[in-house]
Amino acid sequence: MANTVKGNWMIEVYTRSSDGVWFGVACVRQQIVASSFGANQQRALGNILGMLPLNEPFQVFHEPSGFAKTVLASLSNVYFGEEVRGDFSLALADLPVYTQRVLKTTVQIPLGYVTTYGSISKAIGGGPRAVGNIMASNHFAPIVPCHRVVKSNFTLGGYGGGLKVKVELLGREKRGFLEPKKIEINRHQLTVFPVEFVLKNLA
DNA sequence: TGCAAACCATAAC
DNA sequence: GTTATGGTTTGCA
Repeated sequence: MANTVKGNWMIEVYTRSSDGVWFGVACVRQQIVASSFGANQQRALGNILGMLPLNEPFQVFHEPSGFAKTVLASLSNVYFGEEVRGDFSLALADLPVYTQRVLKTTVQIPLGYVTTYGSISKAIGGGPRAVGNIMASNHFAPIVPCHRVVKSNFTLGGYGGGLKVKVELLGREKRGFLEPKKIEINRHQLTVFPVEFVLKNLA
């Protein structure tokens, strides 16, 4: 029960802008319930509120708490193509088990690399479309880097925030890697590919 | 290239 | 329970 969101805990919502982009986070007791970003405060906030579970009380705060401040800073870091500092606990416990597996796998895609819907499904079971569906309803963008998941032919696939944004995010994550590599995901291996594989066939 | 069929966890009825 | 829905993939003309 320690991980569940449901209960008597108020969900706290915070927003903050950084270099012209607004970021938002909803959290409960140092756990992230949802995160998002948008061109203005209204969008960022709207995204967040739309993801909150119905019938759960929440409150929007003007000044970020210490924890929220850290999370918001990290969201901004990811957005602008930098490494995330520290890891945050996501409120996954109430989500379907397979959804949890997909999200936990996705967070492990390293900066500078992408993987495919099919690669993820091969690594953890299930099918590519199911993975795509879960990405489409990712409540933790961009901290769960669903923008690093693309189609098997290295075209973009989709993105909740719009494909333009997906390209921008990936464009900032170029690190000059040349070869695919395999990363260990609890007992299974996930193949990841340099983000350049995607960027080069956009022109 | 383009199209059709197989695929698979979820959400919605 | 059952059906509908994709941010897919693969095979084949």
